[in-house]
Amino acid sequence: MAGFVSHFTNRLDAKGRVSIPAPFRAVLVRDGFEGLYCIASSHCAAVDAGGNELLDQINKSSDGFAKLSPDHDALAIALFGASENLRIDGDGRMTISDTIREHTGITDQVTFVGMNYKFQIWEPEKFREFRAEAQRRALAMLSEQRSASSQGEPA
Amino acid sequence: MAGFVSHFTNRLDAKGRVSIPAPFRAVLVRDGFEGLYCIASSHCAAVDAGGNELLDQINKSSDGFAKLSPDHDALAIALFGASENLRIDGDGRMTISDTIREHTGITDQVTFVGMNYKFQIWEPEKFREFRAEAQRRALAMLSEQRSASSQGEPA
DNA sequence: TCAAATCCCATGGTATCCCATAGAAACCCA
DNA sequence: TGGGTTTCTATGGGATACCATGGGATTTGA
Repeated sequence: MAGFVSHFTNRLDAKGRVSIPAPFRAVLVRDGFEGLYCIASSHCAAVDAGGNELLDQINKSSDGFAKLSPDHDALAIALFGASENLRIDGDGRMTISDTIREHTGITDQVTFVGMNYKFQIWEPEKFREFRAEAQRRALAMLSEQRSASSQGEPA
Repeated sequence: MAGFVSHFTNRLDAKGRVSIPAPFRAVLVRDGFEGLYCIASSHCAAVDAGGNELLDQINKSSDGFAKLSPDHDALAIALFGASENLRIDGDGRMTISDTIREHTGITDQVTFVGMNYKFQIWEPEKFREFRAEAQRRALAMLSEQRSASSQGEPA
C-alpha cells in the first residue's frame, strides 16, 4: 500500500488555513479516517499527522499498560492530551492551531514531509536544517556499516 | 474509532457552570451515555469523566475480586462512593460540584484533557505541572518498551 | 418561602462552508 | 509532435453556522 511520499511547501492564508498536498489527501481518503489526526513529535519540532494507521500505532504503544493505572494515565496524557483531531474542509485545507504553531514555530509557510504511514508538518527553514543533519547522520551510519560488515568495497 | 483527544481550558461562570468542549460532547453522544460519569482519580488531583466506555473499564478493574467478597464490597464502596453522575444542560455545560472542587482545587478555570476512552478534569496550573512529569515518564516508558522488543525479550 | 438548580435566550468571536480565480498540469486530437 | 482545451490544485474572500459565555426567568426541593 503506497503511503505518504515526497514533500511540499504551501502557504498559510490570513485565516491560518493551508492546503494539504493533494497526493496526501488521496492517501487519507484511502485510509478512511475522518479528518486528520495530529500529535506533536516528542523529539523534534514537528507534528506527526495521519489517519487510522497513525492512530493504530499510537494505540499500540499504550495497550501494554492496564487502563486506570498511574502508568497508563501518564502515557495517555502525554499521547492523547498532546493530540488533536483536526478537520479537513471541502477544499482540502486544515487550520494550523495555536498548539501546532507553538511546537513547530510555523508562521506563514508549512512544509509537509511524507513518511509512508504518516507525514510530518514543519516550519520550512527548520525542516531544511533537520534534513541536512539527518543526511549527515545517515551517511555516517552507512559508512560505519560498510566498514564493519565487509572490509571490502561496497557494491 | 477516535475517542477523547486534545485538551481545552474553559472558564467557570458565576453559577459554577462550565462548557464541556464540543469535540468531547460529540464523543459522548456517540458513546450513548446519558449525562457524564465522574469519579475522582485515586492517584492524582484530577477527576476522571466519560460515558459507558469509562464505566466498562471501572467494572473490569473490579472483576478480579469475587462478588459478595469483602474485597469486592470495599472496592465497590470506594469506587461508587467517589462517583457522581452529572447531567449536561441544553447548552452542553456541566456544574462543578463541591466534591470535584475539593479534589481538584478548581476555582475559576477548568482544563479538560482527552485520554481516548475517558477525559480528565484539572485545575489548569496543576495540569501543567502534572503533564511535564507525565511526558518525562512517557518517554522513559516508551524507550524501555522499544529496547525490550528490539532485544527480543519474552513478552 | 427562600435558595439552588434548571431552562431559555442573547451575543461576540471564531471556525466552517461555499464560491471565485489564476496558474499549472494533464489530456486530446489532429 | 504540437497546439489548444480541459481538469485539477492552491489560494483568496464573503457569508453562515457554531461555540463558549453571560444573564434573566422559571421550576424544584428543602
